[in-house]
Amino acid sequence: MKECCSDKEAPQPQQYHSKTVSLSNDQEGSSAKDSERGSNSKEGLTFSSSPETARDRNKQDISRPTNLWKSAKPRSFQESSSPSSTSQGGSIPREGSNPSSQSGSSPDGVPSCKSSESTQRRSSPECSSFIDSSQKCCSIPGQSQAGSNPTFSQKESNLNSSDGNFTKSSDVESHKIKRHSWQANDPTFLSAFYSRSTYHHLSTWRMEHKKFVNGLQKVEERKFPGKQKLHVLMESCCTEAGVGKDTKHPVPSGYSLPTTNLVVQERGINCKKMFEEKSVIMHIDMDCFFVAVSLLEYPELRGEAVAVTGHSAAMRTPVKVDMPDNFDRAHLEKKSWNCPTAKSIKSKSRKETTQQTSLTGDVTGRIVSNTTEQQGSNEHRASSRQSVNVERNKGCEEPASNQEKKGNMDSVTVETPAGNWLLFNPLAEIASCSYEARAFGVAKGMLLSKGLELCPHLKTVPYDFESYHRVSRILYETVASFTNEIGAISCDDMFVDVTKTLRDTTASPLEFAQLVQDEIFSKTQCTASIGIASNTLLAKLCTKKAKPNGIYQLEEDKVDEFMQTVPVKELPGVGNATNQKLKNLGITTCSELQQMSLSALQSRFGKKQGQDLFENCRGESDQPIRIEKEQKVVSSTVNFGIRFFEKAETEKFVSDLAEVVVKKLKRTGVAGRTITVKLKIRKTNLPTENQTFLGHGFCDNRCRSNTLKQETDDLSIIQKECQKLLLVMKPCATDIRGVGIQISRLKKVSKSSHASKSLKDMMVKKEPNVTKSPELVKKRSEVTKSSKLNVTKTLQDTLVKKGSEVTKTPVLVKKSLEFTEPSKVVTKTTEARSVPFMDSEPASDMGEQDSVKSPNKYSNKSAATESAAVTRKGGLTAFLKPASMCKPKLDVSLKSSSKRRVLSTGDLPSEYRSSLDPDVLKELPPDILKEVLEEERSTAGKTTAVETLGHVDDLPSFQEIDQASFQALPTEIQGELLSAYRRKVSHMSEKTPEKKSQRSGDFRKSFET
DNA sequence: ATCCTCCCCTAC
DNA sequence: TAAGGTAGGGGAGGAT
Repeated sequence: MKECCSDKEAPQPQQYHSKTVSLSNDQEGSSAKDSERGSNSKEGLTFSSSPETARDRNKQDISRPTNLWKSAKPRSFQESSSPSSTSQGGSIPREGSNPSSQSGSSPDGVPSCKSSESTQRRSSPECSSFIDSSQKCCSIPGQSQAGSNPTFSQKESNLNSSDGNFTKSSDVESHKIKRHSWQANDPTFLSAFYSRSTYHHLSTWRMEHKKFVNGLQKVEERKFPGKQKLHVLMESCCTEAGVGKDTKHPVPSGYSLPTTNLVVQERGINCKKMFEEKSVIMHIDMDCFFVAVSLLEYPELRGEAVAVTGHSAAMRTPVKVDMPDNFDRAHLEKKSWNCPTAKSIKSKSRKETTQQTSLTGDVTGRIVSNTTEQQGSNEHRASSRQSVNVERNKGCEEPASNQEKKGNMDSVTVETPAGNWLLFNPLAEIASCSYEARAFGVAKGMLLSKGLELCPHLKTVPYDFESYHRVSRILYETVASFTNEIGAISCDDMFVDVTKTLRDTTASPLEFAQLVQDEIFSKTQCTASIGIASNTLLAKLCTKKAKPNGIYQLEEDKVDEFMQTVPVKELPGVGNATNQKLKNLGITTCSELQQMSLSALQSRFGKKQGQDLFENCRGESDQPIRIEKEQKVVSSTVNFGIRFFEKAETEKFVSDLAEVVVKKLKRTGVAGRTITVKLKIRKTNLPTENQTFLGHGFCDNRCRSNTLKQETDDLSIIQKECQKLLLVMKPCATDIRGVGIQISRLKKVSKSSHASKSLKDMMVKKEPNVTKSPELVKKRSEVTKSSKLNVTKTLQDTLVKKGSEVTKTPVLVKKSLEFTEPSKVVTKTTEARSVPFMDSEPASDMGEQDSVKSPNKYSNKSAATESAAVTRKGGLTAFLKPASMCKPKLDVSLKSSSKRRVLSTGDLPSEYRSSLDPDVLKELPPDILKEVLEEERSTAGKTTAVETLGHVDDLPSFQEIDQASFQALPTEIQGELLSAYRRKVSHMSEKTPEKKSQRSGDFRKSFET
């Protein structure tokens, strides 16, 4: 989100004139646009329709582009850590997550871990008192624990007064912490916090886009309508006038000229020559993304200085102001605010449009003199201005204490030609602002009061997360219609390797960029800027030059010159700290940085960063566009609103936060080994309350981690570990200002919680009555128990093949769940070597799909999933004799068909027919069928035979294998099986050395025959 | 030499 | 009443 960045992104000189927005003079800007619009507007496919024309074309009818993505609902944590979910173990410590029980006697309940020992060792001397006290107070007020745990009041009285870990009311007073209506101990805190956290949304979307982009590569025979369009355009351009001749798009010097005038064949040769040696990287970045999208709701504010701020600050301008009636009314009518105070303002403003109330005595902010900035387009508003004074609504008034605290920051009144503006929250932060505002020095991160100081006529609009999400998805889809070669950076920002596309379409980079730009605008009504260069570093730097709404291409031979003036702060990896270090060395530009030797840089900045700085300041970078592989960490952090009074509150919060993390883990389809708890502890010798309301202020960071023997996504285990780590850190509850939980060393659990997965699982044919060794049956039943239930009852009823011997009715499934002890399951999950985590289903979308939401849900699974697990685990049973009983089974057979495309039941290869219930398949709509089959295929492709088999001890003897079936397997699967058998042989040999040679001989003999 | 933990920095 | 999250990467220093 570079649009949020800073004032350094203030309007750039015009780079590509037809696309540059006029910043200071609205009149001129519009007339220029008007003339362009008139001459430029064309129908159909054309290169010369710039975003301006597209925008104007669409200005009259700004409709929301269709959302093409499957799940349009933005993710939030609304459902997380609600009071009702505490039965999961979130809020109220229960057996398993209770610090007192965990530190107790159940050795198999707590996964043993060496680093936990070392962690404890490090801080053991101070630890003991904390542990003792924690054992005394593991419950939250008002919740008495079963068993021997004392009640809260008892615990409080038991506390050693010298134990600073448990803050009593006197401590609270001494720390001057006030209970606030909305802070971490509020039960709705987490959900409310996450639903309003901008950065949380950004991060979530980013991961989503990365996933989307990664998924593109995996789709076979994907269609590229955008690329096709480009191809058609190139052909028509070559025979007709062509972009290069378009006088409305003269290319400034320093830019590569589109080669449109060449005939097709020549273009082909030319492009091939151009791009076979070097790559062409594009960086696409939306302009003022938040503002641009928010303004879709407020088109009348386009061209004005606008800032996006928090909800409560935004659109609050009508209070106590003289303002143009029609102007404000439009806003009031448009937005139905959730905030009751805002609603009352709205109704008041209607009632009291003509009432004069003297308010000057209330106004504590400064009055800014008239500006002439808006006299152009706002004249009509001024002429129709009506005196509007709205009495300050009672509901909006703040408690006296708060007013006192903030002093004259309470409100700010600004006088502009458009009226006197009073804002409620001058401390609100500006998340993003338009270029018109940036021209006045307004920047992202600035307080609204400061923004108003710089730009008195600054308008504010609220966040619109849903729209940001929607538009960013459209953006990615649009670019993905041209190519798969996309590197997702953020919701409004991406790299595209266009080398291949240019080669295929014979388009020039500029032509391509123009079409992409137009497509983006026509679909989102928002403008994008594009930088083109030979690597990601340069492309990104070019985008800065292209902004707003332009294209900037850097030729290879201009790189040196280009880099000379680039400030070091703009280099990737140079943030505040590095910039300051460089500043201390007297270095602010790349040309200065180029004077430093590699060794000097490495000695000061470390090996890697030194090397990067050395290369990057010369415009060199080998950073690929797609750096995302597997996700490495999953975390949740809250550093706002954290104010605890008691240790129990801290523990409860950590439990709740663990729940959020676990939901993320499950949604991501991963489990992790290392659990880290991070705390922000307020710095001593500083005022308890910092200036920022409920912010963390100056803090020390502390973290402790623990690595388990095996990956887990089990809530109770993770909660327990977090509580342990909390004990180790021994924080003073009242000093905590931030809490984070991070899970790392991730491993994929299973494909995903995708619906098709469940469908597939439910459709897998029940295992025929094949011979199983008792050990195998036992192991499988353990696997089954440790896997999680994730099935929809009705679907199960519909899809499970009737008459199958392992099918249970939903009622039976439920009953069996009720009798399983979670603690045992935990033990098995962490200990059983043969249990692949892939067998446990991640919760579908934060777990709300779970049909049984209780600790017991981890203890069993439905007949359908059981069947799937058995089939998967027991894949080898397919090769057991007699062959007549054993149709090839899911895993193995699917591998042999992994390259096929299956679209209908009629086309089903025999492998699918044997593993999926054809009756059910027939009933499915084609799209679902396709999804299921593709899911099946991809899952099969990822499961190795060894995983399928579990531990080598589970292997039946090689003689039992049906050789015909074995020979039918793909070579690589045969290889995996054989290697598993080799391991089995050596494993057995270790157990019984005397039989080693004989067994090995047997195996070889069997194999050779 | 390699791994692990803790911590810091960066980007969006 | 403002909503400072999330993931990735790397270095220092200690343990093995």
